[in-house]
Amino acid sequence: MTSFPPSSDAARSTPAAAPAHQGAQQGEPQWLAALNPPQREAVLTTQGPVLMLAGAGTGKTAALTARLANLLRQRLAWPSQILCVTFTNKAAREMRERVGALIGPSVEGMPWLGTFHAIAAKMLRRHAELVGLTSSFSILDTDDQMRLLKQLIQAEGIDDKRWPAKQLAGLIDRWKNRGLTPADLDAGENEAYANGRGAKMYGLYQDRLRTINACDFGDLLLHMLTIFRQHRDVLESWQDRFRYIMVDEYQDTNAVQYLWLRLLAQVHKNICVVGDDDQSIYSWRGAEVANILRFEKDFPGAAVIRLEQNYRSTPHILGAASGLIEENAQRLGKHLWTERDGGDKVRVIGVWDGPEEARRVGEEIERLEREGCPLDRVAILVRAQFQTREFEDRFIQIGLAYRIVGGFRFYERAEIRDALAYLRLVSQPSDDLAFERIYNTPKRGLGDKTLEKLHRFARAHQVPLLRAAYDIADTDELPARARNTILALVRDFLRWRDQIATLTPSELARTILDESGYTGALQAEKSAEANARLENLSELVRAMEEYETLGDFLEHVSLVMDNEAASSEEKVTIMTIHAAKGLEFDQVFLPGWEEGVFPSQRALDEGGLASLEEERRLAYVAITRARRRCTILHAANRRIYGQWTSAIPSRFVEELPQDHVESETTLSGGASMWRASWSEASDPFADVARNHPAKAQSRGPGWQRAAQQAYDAKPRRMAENTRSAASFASKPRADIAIGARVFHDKFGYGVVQAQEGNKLEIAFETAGEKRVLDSFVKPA
DNA sequence: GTAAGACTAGTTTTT
DNA sequence: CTAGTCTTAC
Repeated sequence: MTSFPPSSDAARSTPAAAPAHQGAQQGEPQWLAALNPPQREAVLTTQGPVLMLAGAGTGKTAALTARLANLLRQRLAWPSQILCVTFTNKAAREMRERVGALIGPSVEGMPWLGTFHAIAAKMLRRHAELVGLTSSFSILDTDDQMRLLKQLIQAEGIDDKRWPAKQLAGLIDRWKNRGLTPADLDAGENEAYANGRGAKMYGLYQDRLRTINACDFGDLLLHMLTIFRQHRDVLESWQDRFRYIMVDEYQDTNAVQYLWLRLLAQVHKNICVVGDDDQSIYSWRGAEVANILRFEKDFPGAAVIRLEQNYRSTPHILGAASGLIEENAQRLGKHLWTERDGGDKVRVIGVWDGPEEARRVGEEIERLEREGCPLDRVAILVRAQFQTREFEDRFIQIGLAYRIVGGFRFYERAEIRDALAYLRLVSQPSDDLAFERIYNTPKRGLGDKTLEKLHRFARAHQVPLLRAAYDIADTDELPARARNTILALVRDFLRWRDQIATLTPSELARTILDESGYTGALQAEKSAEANARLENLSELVRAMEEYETLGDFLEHVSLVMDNEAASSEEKVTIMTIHAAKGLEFDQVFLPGWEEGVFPSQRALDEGGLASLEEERRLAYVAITRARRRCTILHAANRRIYGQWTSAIPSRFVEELPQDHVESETTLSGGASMWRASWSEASDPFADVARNHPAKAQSRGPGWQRAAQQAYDAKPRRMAENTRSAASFASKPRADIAIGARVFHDKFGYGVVQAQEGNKLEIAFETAGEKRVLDSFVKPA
């Protein structure tokens, strides 16, 4: 455990990873010998329940992987008899790779290593008919789900302004996470939507899903749970199969996942869960820390193993993080320690405002770069997505390479969804949502009127829309033109459906995209955006080449395919703390540690103490991502929703143990000034805008203005320095206009899309759309 | 059937 | 402030 290659802690190789298969004959394999005592115990305690409490950076993945490898090596079970669940595809993939490195290709035969959802889907395909589906059911994404709910809400005559689909979707999701079917809802839950129509809407939604032979994500687990409960024989066969069960990130399991696991583990009781209550940051999406807290009660006699030796961070980073998390009451308690010594204290920097914060971080990173630190070892971790903007703006100005993680995933793009809708409909003609999505995409001149008639016809005859489209052509319901268009479309589908057997999935996709006119329409557009879409589509077709059947592919795309933009270029990573869980970086910057931002106001308002503790765990996760140095920043002024607001440093800043922290402020008066001037509740100017350009002309009584000016005397110079370059010279350059081709040192050639003052929006040929200052480009 | 204008909400996110 | 959705007018 001495080498620290970049990026992810799961990617950090065990010392044993390289010379793996030295064989059982010569005694212990090296990968086992290299573990520390508790890790080793976790690996060798194969029988009975095991709770592994693994603090941040303690080699949890190494232990889990070794455990899996050991089970196989000892022949305690066949690969197909081990259930190994993770939350994300990434974690599953890494586990598979690492076990593969340890024991060779027999992992290939581990069919039950995967995410909860992927595994549940695989099971559900075998038993679909028990919940009224067929094994080719579609898996809906949130977009489909929302459209379906909107239709139902409208049909029920509910005011969707007052009771938005989004809210109902949220409720249904929460119910499913808790393992509740429509019949299980009590009066209180029922009241939660549209004055007591919650259960009814939930029921209607489930009915509708069944008729279009579809599932949402929550159903995958809930349906399996229902099946387990209602069909003993099915449950028993699965219980019997899984001799060993392993669960990663157990603190993130929700109620259904918990119940599902508990049922499955009932027979062999060889369940090993790994988690860290201090890193539970997903309660808002149904995770229940209680699951890990009560594991010993659920599985009496469980071995509890604590991994506390940290291999990632310096003592100061660890000390700061530990001190902070100790403020939480609800925890099992762990004491992280490290053999490393030295290293810098955690820095806390106070700045005037958001732009200065970004500027400061930019400077620090440029310095690191000069010192030879690769940019991909540097990360900026934020509480909320909106904070990324400030950094993006600044980094564009100074030409610092960055990447923002999060946002749209590959399969969330419109063109990919359209393509998938075609494929779904081919494979599953009753998928009405897919039909609605594509029946007029590309434009065929079919509108709402036609769709409405189709719907009416379909309902009257109890058939799916595609079938209705076919049948309606025999009637005079539609005008000749629409009738012909729609008949042609249905014929296309019939033809494509015949080709499923003869073409490979990717050939079929190409054919469909071609013959439907989809690619044609995009080619006709000739815009940069259309080109990007075409490119995405070819990528999709390329990705499909790996799959044998269309069904395989569709399963993967909805459950497994994620969009890790594997850019080899060295870039600073900007992402949310949530997204950073499980990763590590040499240098970590944590901006925005202000009351209201972090901890977030909303968490404070809505969830009380429990939420505050979760925010604190989030802070703990953030700090423990750092290997070498961690820099926390807070600004005195921040613009939120266009309003300048003054802010006081986060309570978390004060909770950091002093011995592990060094403070610095760019405001005059030193660190003490912060407390003196901002944290007093009685500060008469607490809500007065302080000397910011945006509010230079303060109103209010004269005495207040005078006092404010006195107060402002020193910070003013700061504030002027920190104004972004953009606000000085904002005259547009005469030699550049919209449509002009320009050259940028970092991004290369591009075409100007928009010009606003001295800011340009440019579609670069390779780098995509960016906002840049005109002083950084020259006409090409 | 599309385009511009009004309106509104506005943490964290995986599957 | 701003992006995304919904409405309304051609």
